[in-house]
Amino acid sequence: MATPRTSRVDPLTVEVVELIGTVVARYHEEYEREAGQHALTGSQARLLALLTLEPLPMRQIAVRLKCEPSNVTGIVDRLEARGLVERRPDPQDRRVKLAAVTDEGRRTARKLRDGLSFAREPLAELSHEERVVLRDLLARMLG
Amino acid sequence: MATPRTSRVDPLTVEVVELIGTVVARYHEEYEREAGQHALTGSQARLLALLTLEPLPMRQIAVRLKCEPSNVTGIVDRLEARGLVERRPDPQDRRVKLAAVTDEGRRTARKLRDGLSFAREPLAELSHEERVVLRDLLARMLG
DNA sequence: TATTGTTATACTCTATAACTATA
DNA sequence: TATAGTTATAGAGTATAACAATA
Repeated sequence: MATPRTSRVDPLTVEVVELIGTVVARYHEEYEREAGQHALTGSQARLLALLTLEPLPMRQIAVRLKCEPSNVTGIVDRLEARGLVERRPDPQDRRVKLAAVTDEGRRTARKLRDGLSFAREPLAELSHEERVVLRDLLARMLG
Repeated sequence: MATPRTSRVDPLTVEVVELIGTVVARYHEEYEREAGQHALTGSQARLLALLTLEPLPMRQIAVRLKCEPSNVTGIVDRLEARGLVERRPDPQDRRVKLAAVTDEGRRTARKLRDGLSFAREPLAELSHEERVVLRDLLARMLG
């Protein structure tokens, strides 16, 4: 007993896991850095990107961001103070407030997304066929 | 002009980028959740894992964690208060303090690592040959 | 009664600047 | 004087609990 875990997992799997960890770390660093370029925190940038797709009730935002609804109030407050997001009433239910990006917010979101070079450049190293293989492998990994 | 970005990037690349984003999100969620299982924050768990490899000066920790040295004081304080980490003097330089995991900290780090099922289970879906392909593709992506 | 969003509170992480003790 | 670690401070994210407005 007391066998070290690494001896129970084959070296190839360990190597792949570490590579995935590196991808995750690099992706996150770049996202935080790019958000910072626009004076946004990571949470603010994620919410802005989310609202680019469609306006959402505060409650739904909490679900998507996987945080408590009380936190959403502050994040939307700060984005709203900068004119990137606005609160709208929901005609269907007067309890609900919809958060929606403004034109300015949409421009900021687009600039931010275009700045994320990691998402594009490393893939440029791979041929079309290799991307197909990578896509299929990742899709199977994610179930 | 004003061409939407998505029309400048081929759909396959977009798909792969989104898959990577999903991997990143799932990896992070699991890490935070597993850290929480042991009443640790993500930063505390990352530092604990880092110190499992070797004791480090506070200054070096800041570099590895990519944060300011002043933040390290608090994170080490909290881990030390729980007996997972200890500060040791550096015989070479009396200004330096080395942070090192305790036996208890090592046990916690091991349990935490073993709880990270995402890193193993999805790969179980792939054959040995497929893992070789995935490893090579990721390695080329990361340069 | 139940739900939506908010407020109040407390803790952690974060960066900046100033401080101390060594070098 | 330069460096290592800390302290002080302030802003932001997080969870919990309690609250007002609406359903």
